[in-house]
Amino acid sequence: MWRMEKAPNIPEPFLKPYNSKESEPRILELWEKSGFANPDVCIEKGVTAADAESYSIVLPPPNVTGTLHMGHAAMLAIQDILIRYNRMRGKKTLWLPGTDHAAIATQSVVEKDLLKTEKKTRHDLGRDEFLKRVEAFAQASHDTIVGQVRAMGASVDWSREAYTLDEARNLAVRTAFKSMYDAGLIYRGNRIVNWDPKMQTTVSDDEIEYVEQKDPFYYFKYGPFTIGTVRPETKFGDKYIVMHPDDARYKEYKHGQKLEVEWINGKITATIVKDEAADMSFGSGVMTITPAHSGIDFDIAQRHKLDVEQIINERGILLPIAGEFAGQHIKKARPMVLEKLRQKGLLVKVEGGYVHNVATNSRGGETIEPQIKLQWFVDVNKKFAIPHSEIPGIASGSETTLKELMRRAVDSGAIKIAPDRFEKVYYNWIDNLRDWCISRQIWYGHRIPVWYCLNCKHEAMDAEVKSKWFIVRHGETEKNLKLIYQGHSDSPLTAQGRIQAAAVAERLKNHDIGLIISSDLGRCKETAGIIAGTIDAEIVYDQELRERNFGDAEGMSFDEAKEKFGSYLDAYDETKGNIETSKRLEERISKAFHKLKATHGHKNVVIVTHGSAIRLLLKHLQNISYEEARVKPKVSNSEVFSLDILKSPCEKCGGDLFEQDSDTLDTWFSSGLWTFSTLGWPYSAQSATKGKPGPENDFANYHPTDVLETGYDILFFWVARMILMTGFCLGTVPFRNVYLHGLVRDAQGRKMSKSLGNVIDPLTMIEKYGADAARLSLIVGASPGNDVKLSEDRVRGYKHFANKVWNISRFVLEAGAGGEIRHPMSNLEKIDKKLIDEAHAIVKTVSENIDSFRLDLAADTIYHFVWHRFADEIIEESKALLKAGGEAAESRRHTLYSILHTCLKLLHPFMPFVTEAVWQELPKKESELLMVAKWPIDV
RNA sequence: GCGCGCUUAGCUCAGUGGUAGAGCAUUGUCUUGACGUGACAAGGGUCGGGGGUUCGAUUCCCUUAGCGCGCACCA
Repeated sequence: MWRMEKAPNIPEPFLKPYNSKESEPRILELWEKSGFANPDVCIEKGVTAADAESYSIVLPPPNVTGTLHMGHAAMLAIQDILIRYNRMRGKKTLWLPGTDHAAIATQSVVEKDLLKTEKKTRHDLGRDEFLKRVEAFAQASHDTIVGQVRAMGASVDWSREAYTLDEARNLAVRTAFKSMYDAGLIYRGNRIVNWDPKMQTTVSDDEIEYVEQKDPFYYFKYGPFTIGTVRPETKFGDKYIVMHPDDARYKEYKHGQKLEVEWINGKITATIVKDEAADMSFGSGVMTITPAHSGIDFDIAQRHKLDVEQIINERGILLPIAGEFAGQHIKKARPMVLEKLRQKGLLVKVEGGYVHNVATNSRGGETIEPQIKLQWFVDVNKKFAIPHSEIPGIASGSETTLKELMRRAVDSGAIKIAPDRFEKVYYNWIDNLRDWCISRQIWYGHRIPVWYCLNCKHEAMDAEVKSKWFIVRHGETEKNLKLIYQGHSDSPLTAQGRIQAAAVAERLKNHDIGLIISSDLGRCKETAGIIAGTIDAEIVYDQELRERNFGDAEGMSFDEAKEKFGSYLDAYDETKGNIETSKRLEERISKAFHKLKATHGHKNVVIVTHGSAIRLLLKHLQNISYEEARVKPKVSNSEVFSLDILKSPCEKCGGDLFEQDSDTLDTWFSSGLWTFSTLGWPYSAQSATKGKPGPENDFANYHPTDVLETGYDILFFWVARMILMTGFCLGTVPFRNVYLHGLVRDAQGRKMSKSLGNVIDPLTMIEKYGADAARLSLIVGASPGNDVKLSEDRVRGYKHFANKVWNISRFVLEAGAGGEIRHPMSNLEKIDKKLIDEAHAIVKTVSENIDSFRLDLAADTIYHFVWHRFADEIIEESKALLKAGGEAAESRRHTLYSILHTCLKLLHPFMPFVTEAVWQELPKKESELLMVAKWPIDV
């Protein structure tokens, strides 16, 4: 029972059991007000010496895809322990927080929600509007995450918070991209990539998850051979028969030999290819290949310079090569193809239950279809001269590769990975690493900083945009609807046309439009007026922007005009009657455009004009033939074409009109820069001065960081890529230590997932048992690199411990030590000296354990000492002594107080809230906040 | 197929070349200057199996089984 009578010397809060819910917000406020998470403040207030050794960690940025889970909580707990411990040891300590835009993951969450709630796709909204939705979602996630990080008691320096997609990080991305491009390590090429037909984007090798699937395995007659496959629907174009050169069964066939075989859509000529990729022991030992849709087959094709033909398009639809099956989705085509082969007598047999691995996108679960596509890659094997290197074994100015850089950073000992078995895993990954595809066809992310000259297609890297010009077709008119030529005649916008115009305005309103220039025909005027209503820019009219003058054809329906004027309407430079030729229109519109650009090129401009006008203008600007322009899709109502006017003109042709690559970068490209892009690279990296305070000097003070702490599951995704990027950009390592923690699982060892309903929410645990308990439950028993099985019981257990700490403190304070630790300890009883020595021995053990990342052992040691030694034995034995009074009691009082002091400090990194709450009640304290008290190592 | 782990008390896990530890759980006792979110005490394991090195192995080596993970392959 709680004794409610007030004992002497007892601060009021101790009259009640420890209440985490009440004290945590209060303590959090104290910390945040103090600003001590910011090392500059610590120096300013004299807590840390200006020349102290630094200690830094950058927080692995949580994805803004929702809320934090227990894995994040573990990460925060571990890092906060390291940070608080080092801060208390007097180091200049920085823990830099941030969040990750997580490109595909975030976009996919928003797309799913959009489809579910509004039945719309991202294309229905358009790039700008869709991005606005994603940003709103990301912002909301960010705010939730920040709240959770704070609730955990994580002493991060919010003043330095970063986002992987903010301006500073964008500059870092562009800078890194350009220098890698200049070094020849980033290239654009047609290679086989992992294509997600649902999300319509490439996916990197590491983002693929193989899912076991059982399917029937079919054997078909292919000429004199029998071939096996799970996917007959991909085999239309198979015209190479691959067999192992040593396969005795087929030695009569020679490499390059041709033979005619009956196949799905009739006879084809097949060629024998001898290649060691064929596995003699698998199936018949003979296979046909589909190079456009299989990595291995593609490699074979490359080796032997074979034809590569696309069979399936980007949406998983069969192409014309499939004959009667063209236009079918592959999933539907399989049974049909099978049936045809059966009817042709080519099906030999079917084996059921063939187990194979199907590649899926780990970010959305859709089956991956390999495709050959023009994409951007990072070449990991290409040699380049590294200007500056601090990595042992790689000399400045020497030739190296990214792979070598990654390997050396670890095998030289510059980076130590704990637990060390992961070093082997890391090398294994490097050995199998292929070029990294970095371009994604999604919208949320860093745009690829490459512009293509409209005129000559030359690439410009990381250019500066002077202004953006948007060329817009007017909204739908009544005559558009009726398919009537308007030309210089006119008709009002339809209701739909007005909606379209308003949608354009919405899309453009964040682009700081300085001027709207419109054709002076009514439909454009009306469109421009609607746009101006939202974006508030001046409108000028220019009659040179008018539509093609269709002369006598005006007012006629398309069919009627075609009958009367036939091919003249479509011709480039021929006319009949008073119809303006396309050539004339092109000359007129382009002349007008260049004139406008000369006057208004410095501001962002919207041009509202007409379908044919836009088409011919683009033909002119893109410097393409009329024939090429004609096959491009027609310009639809309210369609927007955006062009960038660059500050420096094209190196090749001098033009200044460019189009930026529409793709975005793999999210790991920007996360790879995280350890230094957050510390001021590149803008203040050069001028940063070691020893000077302030964020502008962070790069010199805190890079390389001390520890990168994260789950072992993202060793490849992220850790390896940071090593790559830092090695290349800086010639150094991003961190000296990698500490990998295990994954948090449920009590049965299963992964926590929504569908299993076994998710334990950190906030709920904090609410019920306190942040200290939640933290400890993730630390004790969690040995490095091993998964933690978490149950609510465990968390509850540590709540009891928090209360124990509270009560020990209450007892010691009640004993009335007066708040002073006796210095020197010389006049203490012998036994008391021994007790104090014992506590110091514990400090040593705990410090060593933390230094070697054995937080589990450290926590266990303190737990055991505090509860079973200090409380159960030392305090119990002291009771009689204190009662007896005299010198011995006096000496013991000081001893108890001293040990309590030590325990609070030792416990603080692990349980910051209770310990700080107790500290606040101490009658005299060495520092206002325990957070910045001195670690007792030299007490 | 290649590689990496794990197997110790009912559960979750530490640990060490000298015949084993913690937390939780279980059982019993206890209102003693804080704490029943407590204290004291008890029960419970021949450290997966086999072999080797050693005076001695749970700890080192080999082998075997089960479980888990990573990578590659999968026509």
